[in-house]
Amino acid sequence: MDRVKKTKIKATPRMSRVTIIDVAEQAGVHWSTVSRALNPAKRHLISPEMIERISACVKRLGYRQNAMASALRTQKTRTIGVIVSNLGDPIHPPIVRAIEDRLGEIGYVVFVGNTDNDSMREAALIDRFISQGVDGLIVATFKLKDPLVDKCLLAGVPTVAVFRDPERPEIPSVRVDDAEAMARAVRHLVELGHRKIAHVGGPQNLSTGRNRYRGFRKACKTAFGADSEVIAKFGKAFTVDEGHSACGELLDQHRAITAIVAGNDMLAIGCLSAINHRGIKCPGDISLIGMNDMLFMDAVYPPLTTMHTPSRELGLQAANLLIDMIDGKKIEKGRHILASNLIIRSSASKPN
Amino acid sequence: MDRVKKTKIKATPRMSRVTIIDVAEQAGVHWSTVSRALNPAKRHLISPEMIERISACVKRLGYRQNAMASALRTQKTRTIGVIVSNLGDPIHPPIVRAIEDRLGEIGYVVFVGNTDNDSMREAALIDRFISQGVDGLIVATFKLKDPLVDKCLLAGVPTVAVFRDPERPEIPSVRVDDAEAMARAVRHLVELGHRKIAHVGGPQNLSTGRNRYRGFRKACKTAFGADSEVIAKFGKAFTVDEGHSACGELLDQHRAITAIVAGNDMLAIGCLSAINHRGIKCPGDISLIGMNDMLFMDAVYPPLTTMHTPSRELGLQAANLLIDMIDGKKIEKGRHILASNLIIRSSASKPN
DNA sequence: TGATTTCATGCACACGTTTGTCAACGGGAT
DNA sequence: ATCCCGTTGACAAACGTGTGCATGAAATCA
Repeated sequence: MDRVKKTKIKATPRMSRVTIIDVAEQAGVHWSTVSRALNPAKRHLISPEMIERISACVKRLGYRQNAMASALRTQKTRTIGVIVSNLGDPIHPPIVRAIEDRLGEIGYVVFVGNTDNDSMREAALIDRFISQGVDGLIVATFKLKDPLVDKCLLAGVPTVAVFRDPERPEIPSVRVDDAEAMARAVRHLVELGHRKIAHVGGPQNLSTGRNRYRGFRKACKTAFGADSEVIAKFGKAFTVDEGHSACGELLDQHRAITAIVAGNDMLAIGCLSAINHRGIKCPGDISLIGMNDMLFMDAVYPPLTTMHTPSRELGLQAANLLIDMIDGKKIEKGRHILASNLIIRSSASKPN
Repeated sequence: MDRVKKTKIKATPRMSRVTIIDVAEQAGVHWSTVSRALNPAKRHLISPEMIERISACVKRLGYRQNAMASALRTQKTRTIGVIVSNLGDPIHPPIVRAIEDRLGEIGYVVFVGNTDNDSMREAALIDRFISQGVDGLIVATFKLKDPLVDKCLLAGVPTVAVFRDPERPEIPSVRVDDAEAMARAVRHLVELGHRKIAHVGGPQNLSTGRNRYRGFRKACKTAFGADSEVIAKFGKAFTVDEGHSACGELLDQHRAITAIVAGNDMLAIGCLSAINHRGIKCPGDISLIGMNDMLFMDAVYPPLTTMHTPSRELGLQAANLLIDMIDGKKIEKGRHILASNLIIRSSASKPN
């Protein structure tokens, strides 16, 4: 009734939804009591029968806490932001899914945004998320030494990098051992008998692109000697198209190669298309290994031998890390590196 | 300084970020002036040079509007919620992506949540989104006549159904013409010469599952006569596994069939696996048509003939519809139905 | 029974905005 | 000089919660 009196006239047509004051009125108590009864952390201050009564009113009126008001008061939104380059890239959905699962089970709700690897867009997105008051950020788009990390740091928002690692010690990251993954792929090919192995890689300003290339390079040097030639082409992005054209150039310029290690499965699919396009055979004429083991890589032709990335686990660990940061627990600020293992299918075989 | 005085002691260590009051102080004006200067709709009330001065202070201090406070005041969060069954299902990411693109360009930010088709989880998610004060909801998980629609209606949250249609006149939906898509697939097979065609469908309590089956059924009746037998098996979900087992049963029980129309590509991939598993050939022994044309369906073996679903367009139209609803424009409350067209690849050929 | 502790609840302020209302000011017309 | 009007800027009241502190009642103890 307090509220009703205060409105200028009764003209205000009760547009607002039911508030804590309404249920207090129903229950015949002060709303602060309702607030406490509804807050698990303060519930112990209230008598059980009162809690019961209030709960009944809550249910009857269909009361829902106003998260904005609560957030304004507590400075916590129970909201986190997830930033990916492109949800349409099959590597991301499982990560986002895992994050949402983990965070959802403790009452968080997640924003997602795409950047298309555009720094402007990424900066704007971070700003918007911070403005929304997210309690934390999980970012899969940081470039190496990305200055955007500062924006998060400056705002004091707990941030963890996932998948791509900006390699900035101020924030933790969760990723796969990219270099070792590529090295493993190379070793597999070497074991099969290949001696001319090329790399179709991704952008070198990304940890994924760079580390994978480095792993490839190192494994080649180890296998073929320090002054052996390292054959590689880089796409401007991890896309099928870029894989197709990079592989095309490779095939034209180096006729002797018998195997390709692609920087990821998208590039690998592009390689496959370039290979087919030229009428040569995989794995007959040329072997191919991808990375990530995206969905359906077992159904393509030929079924793709690839390095499996535990994407769900990436998301899970990133989420757990973030939760700990938000809760103020001391956490390992370093690199959290997961293993990627070889999935042998049919796209890589002995050279003929 | 007002604020400083009011804090109990100066003990409060400036934990809060920079507020509108700080910039007002810097600019030497009242904060209401700052608010207006920053609000495009009210900016005309302020002199250009003042706007300039204020903007400078904003930039200098790195002020970011507190969305919670703003939302609390205006009852608008510029936030919308998107609900899907499973982001891991390749049909969803493009839809979500399109929604985020469209809404993002006008300053909205989107929540996403997964339900795994669990009504409890879905209800909880809707509650949580509403509690967060979303300005609108785009839901891809409604079942036929889903009572959860009422929850949204009751809360007065603009809601549009996408992909799956609850077929409730109170809310608009945008989807593909599922029945016609299946019919088109059947006609294609009939034209190729098939006479024994079966359906591997999805759950019949979903518009997608039911309409596709109906379209299949009707087309068969049209082609083979009203009292021809309609052969169909239904999976409990649109998954590869369900497709595999349903197709297995089909193959065991009906040896004469020469073609299968799957309810979607996931089921189709499952069918493919069941077919391969039995050592029969696709399309040699049995033709297969999927639906949706998910990513990589051109790279599987055999390249899948399928009905293309314009998923991006689905998301775009849903977003546009929602924007109009939020803006209070009168909109078409009915069904918005997009066409799905046949993509001919290699999994369907003449029967031998 | 009176003093003291414990417990449940009420009070009021603060969180950071937006916005209706109004005062102040300056210029132009009479 | 007076009056009026238009332009700017200031004020204060919400929006719905959380929470430290005060209060009152009941319970405990001497």
